Amino acid sequence: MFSKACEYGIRAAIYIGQQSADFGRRVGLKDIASEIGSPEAFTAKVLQQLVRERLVTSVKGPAGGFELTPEQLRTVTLRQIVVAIDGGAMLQGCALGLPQCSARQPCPLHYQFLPIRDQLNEVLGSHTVGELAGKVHDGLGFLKQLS
Amino acid sequence: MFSKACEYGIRAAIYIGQQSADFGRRVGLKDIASEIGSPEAFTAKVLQQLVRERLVTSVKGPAGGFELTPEQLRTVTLRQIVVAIDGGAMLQGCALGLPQCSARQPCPLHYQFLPIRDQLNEVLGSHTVGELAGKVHDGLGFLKQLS
DNA sequence: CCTATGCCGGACAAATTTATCCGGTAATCA
DNA sequence: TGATTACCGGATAAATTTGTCCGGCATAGG
Repeated sequence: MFSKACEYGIRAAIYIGQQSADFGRRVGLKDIASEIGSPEAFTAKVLQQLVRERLVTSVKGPAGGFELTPEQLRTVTLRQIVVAIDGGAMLQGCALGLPQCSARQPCPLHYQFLPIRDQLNEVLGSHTVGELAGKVHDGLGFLKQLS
Repeated sequence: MFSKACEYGIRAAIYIGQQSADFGRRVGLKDIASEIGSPEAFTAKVLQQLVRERLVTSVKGPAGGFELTPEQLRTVTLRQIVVAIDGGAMLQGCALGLPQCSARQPCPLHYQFLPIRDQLNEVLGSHTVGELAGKVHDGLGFLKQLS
């Protein structure tokens, strides 16, 4: 469905969001990677992408780390994260990979996939990172297995 | 969404199906690759997988090639093709890649993605290759751009 | 039986994705 | 100012996916 990079990016963003919202504290890379079960250096690359797109905030130096501002918690959607990392192909392109697929010249699956794609866009676009962080806070969502 | 291999596999299967259903004729690799716009040798690998799974039939020698039997046209679903090539991860696994994701321990997106995954399974499982080949025959679906 | 056709199968190569390493730089604090 | 912390960025490597090549094998037709 999503690339590994994107999976890590989403999980990291939600974890950062949860820590920002619940404790107002920044989290370091080591902490993030250990909490979401991802390779540290690779996660750093992914987070850099999100920082460049202003979807996550980073602060260098002692007591630094990653955080989500209140505005980011409120406005950044999952869709923005997915697009920043994986691009829009999965959210727009043809299911069979045809470059010219459209209503005028649809692939045999075109109309069958329209509602699926719509729903995917709806789900990704209508949930903010802050909202999902809330689920984790409430124990309604997990980012790694219970030990 | 799907891997390249899977895209080629689906397109090839539909094309083979259309030729089998409409003209009762086998099609060679060269023909298939040219008609669906895919690399020939790579398409061969993908088709071999489908033949091994008995989703497509192949015949060697002169006048040989690939075909879909009437039974295959009637019973082989898109879902079987996708599973044969890409495996079931996209149709079953967690959207965030968590190995332990389940109702007991859901990821923050678990319930949001359930309907999407259900619909995907529904669409893939309820359309046979023969049905989609019919669309192509009726001019309601295309496998490559008009020139 | 011989030959041509066309799929099968393994080895190989290129491209992309995933993952690691390390020096640089910014920020904090003494 | 010096030292420590922690993200940044480029280079590199491993793994997977995508793509190619070629000899082998089965089949049809003469």
